[in-house]
Amino acid sequence: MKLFKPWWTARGGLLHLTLLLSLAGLRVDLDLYLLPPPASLFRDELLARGAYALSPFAPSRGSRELDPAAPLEGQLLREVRSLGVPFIPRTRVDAWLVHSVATGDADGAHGLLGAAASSAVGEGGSQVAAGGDGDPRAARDSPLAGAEEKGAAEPTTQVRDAGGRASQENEILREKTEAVNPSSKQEEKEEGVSAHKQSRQQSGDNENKMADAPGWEAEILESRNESHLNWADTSFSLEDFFQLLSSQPEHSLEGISLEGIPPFSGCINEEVNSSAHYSTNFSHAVSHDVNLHEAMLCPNTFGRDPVARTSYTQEPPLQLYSHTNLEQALPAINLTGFLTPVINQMRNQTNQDLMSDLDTNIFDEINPMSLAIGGFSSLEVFQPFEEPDSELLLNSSHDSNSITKSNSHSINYRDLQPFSFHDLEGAVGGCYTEPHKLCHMDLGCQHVFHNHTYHLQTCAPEPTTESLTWPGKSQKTNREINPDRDLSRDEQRAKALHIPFSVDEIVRMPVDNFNSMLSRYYLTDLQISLIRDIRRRGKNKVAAQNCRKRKLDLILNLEDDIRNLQAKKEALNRERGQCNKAIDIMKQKLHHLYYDVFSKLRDDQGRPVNPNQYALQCSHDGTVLIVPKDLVTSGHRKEAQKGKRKGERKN
DNA sequence: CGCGAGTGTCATTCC
DNA sequence: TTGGAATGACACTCG
Repeated sequence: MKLFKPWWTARGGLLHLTLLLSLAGLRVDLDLYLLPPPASLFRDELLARGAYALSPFAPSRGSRELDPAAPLEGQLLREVRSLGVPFIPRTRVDAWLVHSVATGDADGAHGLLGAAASSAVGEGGSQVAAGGDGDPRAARDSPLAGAEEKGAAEPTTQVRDAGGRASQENEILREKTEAVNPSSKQEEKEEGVSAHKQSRQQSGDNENKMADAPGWEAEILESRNESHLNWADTSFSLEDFFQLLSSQPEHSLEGISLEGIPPFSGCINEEVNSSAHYSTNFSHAVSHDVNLHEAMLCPNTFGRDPVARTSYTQEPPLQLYSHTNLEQALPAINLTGFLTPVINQMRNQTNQDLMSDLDTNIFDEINPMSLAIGGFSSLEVFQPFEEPDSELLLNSSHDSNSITKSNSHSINYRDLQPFSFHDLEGAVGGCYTEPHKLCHMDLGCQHVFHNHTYHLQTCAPEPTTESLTWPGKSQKTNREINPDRDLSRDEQRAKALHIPFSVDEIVRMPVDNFNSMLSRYYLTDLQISLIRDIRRRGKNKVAAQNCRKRKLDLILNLEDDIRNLQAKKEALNRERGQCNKAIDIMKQKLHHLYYDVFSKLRDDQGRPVNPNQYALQCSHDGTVLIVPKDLVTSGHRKEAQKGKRKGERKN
């Protein structure tokens, strides 16, 4: 297997890798589409057009996987896997095989999916196979491309061979898969296995032989002028493809013309599209020997590598259709995380210089794209696709050698929260929250890249159902079991059920946005119930905190009041003491004045008046009379008696 | 080990 | 009717 010039495009959250492969003497245009799900918008469309879900985690809502036991599908699956499609077995990417068979007609509608394929492919890939004018902007205007701008499209794997029994082939495959007859299925299975063995043996031989044919690539170019098997007008089914795969002689490409295959287009600069540049660039493509894996791991270093760089100085830089708008640009895609397993797998499988032609421009694109994600390290961004949790949750049909485990990093989980409910009833397949989708909510985009409380510890085991049991008395046990101590219980539950929103978001979101959010995503009843519980508990938690704060404030205020009243009481007591002292002083003064007055009084005979026998009495007109005390006391008694009588009369 | 403060949660009431 | 605030009660954690 030879890998020719690959290139990346990225647009509207869609990551598109176009590979030109030669496989067992056949040219295969392989378009890999990676998207951050939710891909729900296009799942139905793809389903309606017969696309196959390659992802083992996506067999929901009517989609189905390719049946490895079915001869054609199994073979197809194995072949695609053998091509190094890394995300099929291990990740939650909702990988789709749009098994289009390119007719090569110039109108861009071709393949098993017909026009759907071309539209689903969007830019770049469809044009490569279609022999279009090479203008990527044309494909960008396709229906799906337009929808991709909205941020929802299917990660699509498209394998093209030549020919055009598209929908027919599709129907055949579908019927075979959906056949209920176990015996016939078993026969198909056996046939498929044997056929596969044959094809693998043959293709392996072919690969080895191709490796021994250094001038082989040039023959591709030369064969452009031959038309024994013209991509443009040859009907070529998928079965034909695999038949060829298992039977093509070593130099079968002599019989294959590349005529009708458009020049590399889409993301390559316009000048490349000219026929003159076509062969030149193609030659360049096959002559490069680039270790993509290392380059991916150290893109900057690679970019400075003069040896590697010189090969590409003639190449126009690849055009990256990345949007500067963060709402649309690659929210959850990491080229490094994605490509690393690709390279590893290709290395493992071929031991050839499969990656002999990889443009450094790829890496030039990757970094800005990773940067465009806005603070995510590239490895972090893709981490959810391979997080350990998924392995626990998913009944993996993993190929043991399919993927090299990528580095584990703690990630900002919120924006990349896996949306795969494969492990739940009514699972909807691998989906990822679209940050830009969230941006459409009133929350605003500022929430998207916030740091949130999902501190994933990659070695942390997935919360089991035990940890999903309600807290209460098992709380302590859960804490001991679960090393994810940073996560609250609700966060752990949300993580376990792959709730695509953060707890904080769920709690703080206005009720209208909350309801619209629930209706906008495919959520199971369990998830909705959990989300509502999380919201209720979160609200109540805040309410309890406020309540306690108020209570505390109330207590503090009461304590202040007590202190103030005590201080006021003390002040009043002091004031009363001062008043009593003043009264005593006044009494003393009055006493002294009284005796002073009597000492100066004389009776008719000139003798001093005895104050013990007489008293001073003030009349109403202000005159002062000297009255004997007996009269004063009797007068007081009479007045008192009068007062008593008056009171008795009133009663 | 007991205690108290702090916290989360549930049930209930009220708006 | 629904969402949510308020709050008492209970259980749990932690120092």
